[in-house]
Amino acid sequence: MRTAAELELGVTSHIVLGLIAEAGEATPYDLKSMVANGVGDLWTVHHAQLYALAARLAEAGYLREEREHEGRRRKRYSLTDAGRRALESWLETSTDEVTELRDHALVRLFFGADPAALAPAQVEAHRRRLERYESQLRDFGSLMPRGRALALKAGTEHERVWVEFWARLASGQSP
Amino acid sequence: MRTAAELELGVTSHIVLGLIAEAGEATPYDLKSMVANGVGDLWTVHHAQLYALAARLAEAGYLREEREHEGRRRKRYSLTDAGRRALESWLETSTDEVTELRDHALVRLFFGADPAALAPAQVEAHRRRLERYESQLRDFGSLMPRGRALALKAGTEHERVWVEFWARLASGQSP
DNA sequence: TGAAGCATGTAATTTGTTACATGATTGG
DNA sequence: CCAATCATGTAACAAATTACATGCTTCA
Repeated sequence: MRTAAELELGVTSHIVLGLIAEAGEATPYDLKSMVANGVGDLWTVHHAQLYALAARLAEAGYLREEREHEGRRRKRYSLTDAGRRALESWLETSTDEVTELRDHALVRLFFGADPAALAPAQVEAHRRRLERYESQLRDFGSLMPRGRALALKAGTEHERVWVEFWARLASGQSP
Repeated sequence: MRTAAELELGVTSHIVLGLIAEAGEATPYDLKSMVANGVGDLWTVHHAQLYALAARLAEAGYLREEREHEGRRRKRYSLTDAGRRALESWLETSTDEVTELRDHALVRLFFGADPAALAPAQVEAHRRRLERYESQLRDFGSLMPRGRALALKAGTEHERVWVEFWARLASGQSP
């Protein structure tokens, strides 16, 4: 068994730690719903990943694993001290990493795809997402933790840029 | 050997096809430089991946593989008809996929990190990148293919949003 | 009561990442 | 000519994605 110090944790692992910290304890399935609930918009985590990841984190000493007694005897996970420390130190460290756009439609554009062919679906999709973010923010913004609201705020701003970008292309305007 | 029709190609594969289409032919190492030259900002592709990927695409019939005769006898790849068709049909199809932000600093924020701790490095990093994009656009914008310029344009707009976002947080302003 | 669908999970496969290694070139 | 650096590549490992299962509810 690897000790906690040896295993380098990626973003996804920290997401799991973060979610469990909030919930107190959770089964992988719970995690799945929690992801769907918010972070999922920021960073995709497939549900199948969560089982493996939680097991790995437990093995490495970041999570405590216990089996339920009723029903399916599912595994519930909670943070160990090491887990809490790992999460906290992650939250405290700054990063100058800058993520690439990683946008499917934009890569196509890059390689010469016709903007007019891509734009309508993109405008549509981004507009929808923008609306979702805005309404979440409007309806629950004041209730959610600040970080969450900030992330949503960032989300809306980027979506607005996308909508404008593709809308311009849809209407045949230059850059 | 799998036939071309069976293998589902991801974005990274299409990037390889796109780059080879431009160059006519290329070794995996050439691809590496080409990636560094532009798409890399949009979508990371590690150089180690390129060897495996090119081999896989050749095996699947999308690329023709021939060995150089001099020196290291490296493998050079060029598009087959199937490869060209795959690339073209990819370029022609629209997508309503909307990529998540996938931003390291933002996930931290989401989980409660202190904005003031993250903001300075982020402002710095995004500002640098913004400047790079802007100067590329200014200096070569009119020379590059339209799609490339558009991608850069999108990049600068997003970077601007990031800079403003983090700058506000750095100065302690609310959302 | 049985069909639909959500809850819950495992396994296989594919991709991406890191680490390492060696050959070639070149400025000092 | 030698140390540094770039070119070139392979192998091992970790993570993500897809596919497939099966149990549990629920409501027609």
